[in-house]
Amino acid sequence: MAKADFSPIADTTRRAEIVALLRRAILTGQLAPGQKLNELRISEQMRVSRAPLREAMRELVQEGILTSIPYAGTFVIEVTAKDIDDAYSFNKVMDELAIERAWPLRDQRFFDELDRRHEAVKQATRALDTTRQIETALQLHGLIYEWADNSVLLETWQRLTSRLQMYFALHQHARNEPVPAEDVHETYVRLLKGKDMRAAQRHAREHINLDFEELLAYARGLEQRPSRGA
Amino acid sequence: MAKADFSPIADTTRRAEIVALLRRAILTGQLAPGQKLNELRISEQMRVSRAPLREAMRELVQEGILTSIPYAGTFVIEVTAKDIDDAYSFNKVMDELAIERAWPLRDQRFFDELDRRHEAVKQATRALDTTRQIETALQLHGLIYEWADNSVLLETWQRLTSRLQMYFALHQHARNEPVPAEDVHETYVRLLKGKDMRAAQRHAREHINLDFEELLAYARGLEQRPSRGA
DNA sequence: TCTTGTTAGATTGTCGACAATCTGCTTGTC
DNA sequence: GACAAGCAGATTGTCGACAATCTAACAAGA
Repeated sequence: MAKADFSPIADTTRRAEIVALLRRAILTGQLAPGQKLNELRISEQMRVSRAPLREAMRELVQEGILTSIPYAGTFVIEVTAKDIDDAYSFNKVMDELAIERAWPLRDQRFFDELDRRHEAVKQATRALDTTRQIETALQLHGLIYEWADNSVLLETWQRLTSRLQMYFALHQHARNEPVPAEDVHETYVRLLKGKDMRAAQRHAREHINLDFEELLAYARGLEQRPSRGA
Repeated sequence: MAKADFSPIADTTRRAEIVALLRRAILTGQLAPGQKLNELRISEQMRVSRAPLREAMRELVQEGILTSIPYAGTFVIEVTAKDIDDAYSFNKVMDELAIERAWPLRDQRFFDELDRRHEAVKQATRALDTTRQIETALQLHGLIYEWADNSVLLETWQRLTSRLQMYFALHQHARNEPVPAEDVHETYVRLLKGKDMRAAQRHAREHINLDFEELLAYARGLEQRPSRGA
């Protein structure tokens, strides 16, 4: 018998599609932090009733990128410098754990997938697609979590990813600068292929460090002159 | 002007109450792992329409104690030995981080709260209320997370807590043994009050270790003869 | 006997309408 | 002019009914 190996059927509920649409809108900055989500307006735009929309919003609230106040509304989360700092220090520890756990499990499939994702980042960079660049970079980074063989660790990373993507997108959006041409992930990939685990951990920490420092500086600047959301 | 210091108004939506009810039912084992939640039946029992019930379920799905399959139903998550093991090793690392961050922030209020929660555990133990004992023990343990001053860390702990409570409740429920009389938290509290951070971290790890080992043994036993959920 | 097609029942997903609540403005009073 | 009460509009929360989908039982054919 031939091995079929089908992938799961796509979620065919409106709710799932709404979740995807909303998440994308938030993570790309189409919906600004603090902005209120008007249920009636959105449901009309999407040609959907409020029921599945509200369920979708409830999911995103639990996912941590929306916040809800009864009888007042649902809003995109505000981003403070402390939020970013908290995510940063938490991520550092998680990364060490993920690398430690994934390390002995690295195999050819791991290296292939690593190259594939690295290539995706480079492609997005060449295409000057900043949104996709952030997305692919996070996916590259997420590989060690997928390989660490720990469901809780992976789940936590995925939750954090949403917010990280939002933070970086905000940053990019604000600076509106062209994407750096040099490949900042070259060393990271090389170390993950190497034999020195501690070195990989150290680099992951320091590499993250740089990205976050910029983010933090940006966020701190924002808090001097707080702007109203939409 | 007198300092008011009011606590937040209770959530007055049905949805919030349904979430609380369902969560409690799951965490105390009233709803067994794998069991399906029939929307019509539950909504009739609670005298509520399906809309807020479904929204509540969506939240609990994101919280990780329910799982949903489109057009098939929503189920209480199954508990495998690996799930417990994953939670365990993740918790170890998180604990070290929490203690490290909370350590320099300990003050009189911290110590008071520590004693208060410790007292709550002892009281539940005396009352032979196993459910409450698990709950209070987790709250005692959660203090370091609340004090660590990191929103992401705290949030992650709270998410994990739900599942931990479920695991331990299942265990207790299965053994149906009287609660241990000796106070296993005495040392933990004493070390958190002391001056040796590494010792506190070490104890936290080893103390957790014992509880988890039992849990794991139980879960592994379960997997030899898997039982259908209701 | 095994497989395939059909059908009835139950359950989930979605919709449109109504009720409860909030917000801002107007009005009246001092 | 300041302030409280009350009203109108908009928005969220909830409800009951309908549509889409799944499951299991049954029948028909090879």
